[in-house]
Amino acid sequence: MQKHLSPITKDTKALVLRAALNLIAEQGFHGTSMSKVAKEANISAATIYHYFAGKDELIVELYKSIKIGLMRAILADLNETIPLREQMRCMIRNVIRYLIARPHEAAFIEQFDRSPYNTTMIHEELGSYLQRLTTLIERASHEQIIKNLPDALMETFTLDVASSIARKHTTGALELTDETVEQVVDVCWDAIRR
Amino acid sequence: MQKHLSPITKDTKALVLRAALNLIAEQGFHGTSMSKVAKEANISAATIYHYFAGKDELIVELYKSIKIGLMRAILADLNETIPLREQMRCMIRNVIRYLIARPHEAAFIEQFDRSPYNTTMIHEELGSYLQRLTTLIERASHEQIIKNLPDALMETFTLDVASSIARKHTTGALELTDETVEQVVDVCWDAIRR
Amino acid sequence: MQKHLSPITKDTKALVLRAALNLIAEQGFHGTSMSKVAKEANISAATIYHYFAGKDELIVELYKSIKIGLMRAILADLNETIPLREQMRCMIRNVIRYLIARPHEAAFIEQFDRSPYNTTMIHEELGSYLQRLTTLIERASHEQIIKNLPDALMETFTLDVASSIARKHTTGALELTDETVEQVVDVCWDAIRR
Amino acid sequence: MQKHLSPITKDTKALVLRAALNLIAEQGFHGTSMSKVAKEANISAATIYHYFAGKDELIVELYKSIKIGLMRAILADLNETIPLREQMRCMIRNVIRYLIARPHEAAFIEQFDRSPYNTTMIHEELGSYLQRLTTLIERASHEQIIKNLPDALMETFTLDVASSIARKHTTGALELTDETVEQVVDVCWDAIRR
DNA sequence: AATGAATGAGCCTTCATTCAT
DNA sequence: GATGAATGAAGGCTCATTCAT
Repeated sequence: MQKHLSPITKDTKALVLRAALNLIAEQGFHGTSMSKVAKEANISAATIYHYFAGKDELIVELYKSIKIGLMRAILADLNETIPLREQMRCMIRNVIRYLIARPHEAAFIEQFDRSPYNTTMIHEELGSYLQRLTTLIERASHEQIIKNLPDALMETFTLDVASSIARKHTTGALELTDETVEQVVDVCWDAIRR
Repeated sequence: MQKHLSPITKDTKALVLRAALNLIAEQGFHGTSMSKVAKEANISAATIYHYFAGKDELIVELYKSIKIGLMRAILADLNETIPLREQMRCMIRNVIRYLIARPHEAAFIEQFDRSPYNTTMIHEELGSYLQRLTTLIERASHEQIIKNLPDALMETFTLDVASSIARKHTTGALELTDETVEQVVDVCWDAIRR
Repeated sequence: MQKHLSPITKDTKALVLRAALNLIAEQGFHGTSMSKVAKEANISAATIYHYFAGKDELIVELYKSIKIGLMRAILADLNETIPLREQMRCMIRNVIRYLIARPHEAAFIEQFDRSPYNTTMIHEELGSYLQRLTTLIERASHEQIIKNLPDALMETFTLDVASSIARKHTTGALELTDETVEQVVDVCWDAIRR
Repeated sequence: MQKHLSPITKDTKALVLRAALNLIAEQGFHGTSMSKVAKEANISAATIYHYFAGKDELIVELYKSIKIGLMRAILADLNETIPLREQMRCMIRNVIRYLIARPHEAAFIEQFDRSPYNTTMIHEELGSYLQRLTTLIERASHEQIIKNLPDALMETFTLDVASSIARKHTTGALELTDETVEQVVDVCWDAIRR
């Protein structure tokens, strides 16, 4: 039951997740305490524990929600009628655009993946979201449109490269316009295409 | 300088750096306290402060030393008599091999680069080590051997990709033999070559 | 009063008292929080505050109810027609049996009596229940059946000894059958009899 | 190495133990926080953790030291040349006197024994101190000087009764002079003697 | 009568750091 | 050069309690 009468629906849990995201993206896990998150969300620190069992759970849940959002965005406009080659390029474009538009999400993912929070277990839970992606890649690989590479390498040349680019864009080391994004897509594509 | 008197050189400072590296690589900044570093190095926590002004300085100095080692390794066997194209491929090969052989260094670099410790300032100090690398790339670009891409992008498709691959190798997500490393070099090369 | 309408009388207040008793007996005051009590009673923590002004009141009320139950049990089958000596022994037997049969009550009383919750005030309120007991003892003392000892000492050799025995029985340090209980009664009786 | 030059040797660890003892005796486990202990000992709370791994360890160590002190006191002046009967009475007298003289120790032991801190394990560690006591009792039992009772019951009529009496004395419910103490010894002795 | 949400205060513990020795 | 002792500050978390619904 949402609180009615209020135009601004105050979903405390979402508020906490957002606050944590912003802080971690900018100050890292190390620099983000529960009390800072609470302050950023304008609530008491104790309130966070109504929604999350602890800091770890908060962070893992945040990661999952972000990763799911990313997966959805990648697959969102994947028109299955267009050629496989175009679908692949579209996918790469989507990842880059999505992460560039959401620097905090991008920064958070990068930190999480390289931290001790990252466990195989967590990724297994997200497995179902990867299914369509994997299928797409396998088809492309089978139809000899792309090189026959291990999944992990495919991830490197799509997700990780996009992530790296988004980071460099955010820090100002790399300027990106619509055209240069397309150029980056070309580079990625050259890497994996046959 | 006691190095010449003791057969077992007990360089406390190096001991501390190594301990910090191992711990941060495995437990992250968040999970690595000064006292843990001290315990890992078998010394008192107070002793660390004889060599480093504080935690931040320790970490930054560690980063610099690792990054310098990496740069040196990349350029170490760059024979200037071989064709430029081969020099480029050799460089890529070197990065991947170096990071795969040193998972802790790789993990540390990845974490540091994505953390608030990372400042433009620090990288400027390392600038001189990048010089030769940049020159090489500029020559290749000028001679139309590789695409004309911003430096940042070149970094993505060399250092960052190698880093990503090393990480996947360490976590077990990607098996790598001498042959598959060469395959990866090909993929990287396809990305940037003209 | 809904007791007559519902076959299963759901007396929330009693539920809370029972939950608190079990938890405190097993985990101590220190380990028993209001939220744990609520969870054990399958209600919301806030609900407890409908029945008790606070934690202290809950605990004190619990103590009183248990102590009253104990007193009643002691005096329940005290047949005034039998010899005073037998009445005294019966009393001792009752205490031991009662506490052995209710390890949680026994444990709670022991903890409460030795905690800062224990105030002279509380015992004064229970005074009326002690009346008959005291009278019995005074008569026995006057008739030279038992030694002339201060009330406090009498308590030690009846209530406290029984309590100690019940605890040792519960922890497994002391096996007790109907016969050995009688043996214990003998020991207690030897202590106070003239 | 003790700090020399200072007439008042400041043994921080002992200071902490004493502070914890006083507070727990008066305010219970529940009411005794580490910061209170620190304040009572006039040190920082963090300092406690140099000497104890945590609150539990502090409490258990405190218990052991107190219990050992008690055992030693009981056996201290047990002259083996006097009759066994007198040795037994002496022992009882010692316990009562020791606990009466140290109300905090007495209160602490009572609370600990009835709390979840109390584990069989802890008592096993103290087992060696009980040896001589048990031997004494067994001899008395074998020589038919006392009743043949389980060890647990013997404990009840010596340690626990003394404890109960000390508590009642401390709360003012029972006045005790040298003579009445002897009277109490008589009562205890009547309980166990044959 | 019952509760989900919320919180200020406090708890146990760890941290990075200092300093006398 | 090295360290044991000490600490203020902060960390994550739980507590007893309130209140609108």
